[in-house]
Amino acid sequence: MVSSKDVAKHAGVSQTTVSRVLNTPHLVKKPTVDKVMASIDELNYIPNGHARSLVQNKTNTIALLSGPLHNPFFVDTTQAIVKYANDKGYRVNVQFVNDQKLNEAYASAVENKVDGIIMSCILIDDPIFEKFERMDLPFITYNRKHKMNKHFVEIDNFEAGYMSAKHMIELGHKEIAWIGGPLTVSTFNNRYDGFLQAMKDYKHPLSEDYVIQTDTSKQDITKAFNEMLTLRQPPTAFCAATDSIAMNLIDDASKANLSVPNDLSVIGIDNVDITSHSLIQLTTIGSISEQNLGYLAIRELIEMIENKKNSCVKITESVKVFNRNTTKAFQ
Amino acid sequence: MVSSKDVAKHAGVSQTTVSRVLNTPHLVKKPTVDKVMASIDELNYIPNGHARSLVQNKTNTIALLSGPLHNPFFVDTTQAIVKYANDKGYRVNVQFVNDQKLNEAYASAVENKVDGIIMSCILIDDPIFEKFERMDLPFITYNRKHKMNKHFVEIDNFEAGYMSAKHMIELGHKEIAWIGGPLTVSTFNNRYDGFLQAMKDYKHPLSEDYVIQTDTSKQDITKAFNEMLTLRQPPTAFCAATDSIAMNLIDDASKANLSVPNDLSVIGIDNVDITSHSLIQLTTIGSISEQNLGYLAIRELIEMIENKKNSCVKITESVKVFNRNTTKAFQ
DNA sequence: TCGTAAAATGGTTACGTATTCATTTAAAGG
DNA sequence: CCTTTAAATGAATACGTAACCATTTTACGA
Repeated sequence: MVSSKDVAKHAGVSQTTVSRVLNTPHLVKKPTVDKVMASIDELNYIPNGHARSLVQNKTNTIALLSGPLHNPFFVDTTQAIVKYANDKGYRVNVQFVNDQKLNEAYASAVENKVDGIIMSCILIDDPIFEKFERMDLPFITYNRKHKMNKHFVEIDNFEAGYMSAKHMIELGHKEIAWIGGPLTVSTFNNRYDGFLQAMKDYKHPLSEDYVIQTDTSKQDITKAFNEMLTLRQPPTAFCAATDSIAMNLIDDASKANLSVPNDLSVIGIDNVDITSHSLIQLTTIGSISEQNLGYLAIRELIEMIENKKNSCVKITESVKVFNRNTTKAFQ
Repeated sequence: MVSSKDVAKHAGVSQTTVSRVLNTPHLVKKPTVDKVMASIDELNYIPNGHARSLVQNKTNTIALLSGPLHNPFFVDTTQAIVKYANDKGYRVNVQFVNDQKLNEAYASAVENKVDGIIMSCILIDDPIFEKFERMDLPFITYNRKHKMNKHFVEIDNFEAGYMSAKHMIELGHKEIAWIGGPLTVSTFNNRYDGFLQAMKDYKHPLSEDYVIQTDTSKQDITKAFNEMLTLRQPPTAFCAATDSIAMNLIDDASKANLSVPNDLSVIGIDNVDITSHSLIQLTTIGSISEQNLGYLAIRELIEMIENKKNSCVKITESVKVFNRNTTKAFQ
């Protein structure tokens, strides 16, 4: 391994000068710079980032703790986050974390001395939030948020759930189902609350049988869907807590020989990129902003890192309905 | 920042002992281990990975140079790669690289002293390949390969292109188009060669107008598609070099009020996960293996890293047709 | 009880860089 | 030509860990 000392010897200067050539060349005479650069080229020298990090306590690395990519929401956000961070000169350590492994991922991030952490996976009540606050480590959550109500970028989840139910009610559906995820997660919790509020405001009856909180796995959603089909009066409209769930439901419907939207209507939330594909055309609720939550969050995080502002980010984007082809008036 | 020295002082032992407690606890007496662990907990000590990497010359980090996630192929592979690597205890530095920025990404990976590099983006003729070989750094390419014909995991691209054309010919199509990517890339090159060979073997005439090599961007594909539509005799069948291109073509067709497969047939290559969704049902050519190329590649890479085998990985997976709903007999 | 081997622990150093401080060299001003 | 100041360079050190070698403590058999 060729080090800056080797370069120094080769160029007949001190290691200090080599370091200066790379970091503050204006403090070095032109001929010296040339000499050193020539040696660097000749020896194929590449500085050791770990040694630098050790002394500078700065790594130019960000940890991304994302959900899995089979959820298209995380496809959009991961792409946006990695691209933006790379453009700004940061490396990104990506991990696809489930809630159980968050602690491990956290330790790994700290051990690696990352400059900041951007993550989706946090529970409303997560005790790890305090750990983050105690560390003097910039971090932000996107999509989900913690009960402390700080350091987050989200959409207006309550309003999204509300609009979702309202949409189905206004289409004349009577049997409206909710397929959500664990209520320990802010997104699911608030979206469901919005859904309930709309049902209440519109005096729409809601049977317990029509509400299922899944663990968001494909199998669990399929199970939930098939259970609903066995009801005496199966739902004609499905409000899915996320586009990912909605797309799974549509797949399940197809396998049960049911046509969407003719036999049943499905609406999602998130407006992920793929839903606008001509083959999908999922009706959904999403942010009015062009930028996805990952982009907004990484922008804020890097701002925090570089300007040391301990600004308390709290961003909630407004939402609207994207009316496409998976919902239809009843009858 | 609390260091192992602080822990040592707090526990009344030497720094060496602290290090031993964490790495080789069987060499330390039980009471001492307990004492040190207590101090570690109390002080919230987390070891500094950079300092460790510096002395051990091992980072437990892998660099992934992937294509962008709006290509669903990279969604599948990125998910598989990151998951497998994490399970094996490696962090993954993800970068979405275009061919121009490969050199930068390479430097960043070396600077960061990663244990290995897994990448998709390499040109047949890429001079960077030699750099990699000169470095004593395990690396592997998936999907694409270099002309040196080493360190790769791919599908049988020639056969895939061949089957693609054969499929359309056997369905009775006369005007068969090829929409591919730059021939400087092994995948596109070999798939196109296979396509040509099938046309030749079946004595099927092929007009130059029916062949376009795009830069695989959405706009460029749309442009190519619309140009084909203006031909005196537009194609009735489109062989797309990738599923990503195929899905874009279908979107374009829809926007041109053309129905797939009624007005035109489209076949892809790769068999990415999403193509089997009931809403998509893309006919495509893909590996006979359950595991995707990313998985196969990361498995090999980690094997190389851990067993120091400089084994020359050369894996070419056989392919088959996945006959779904986007192709149909002519007339 | 002693001697010897094994177990347990500690002192010191290397890893490769940036930084601080000291020194030399060049430039400028009278 | 000498003095003062700025520019350019070098020597020494810190960062936090693992590894190497040395030393102390313990266990065990005679």
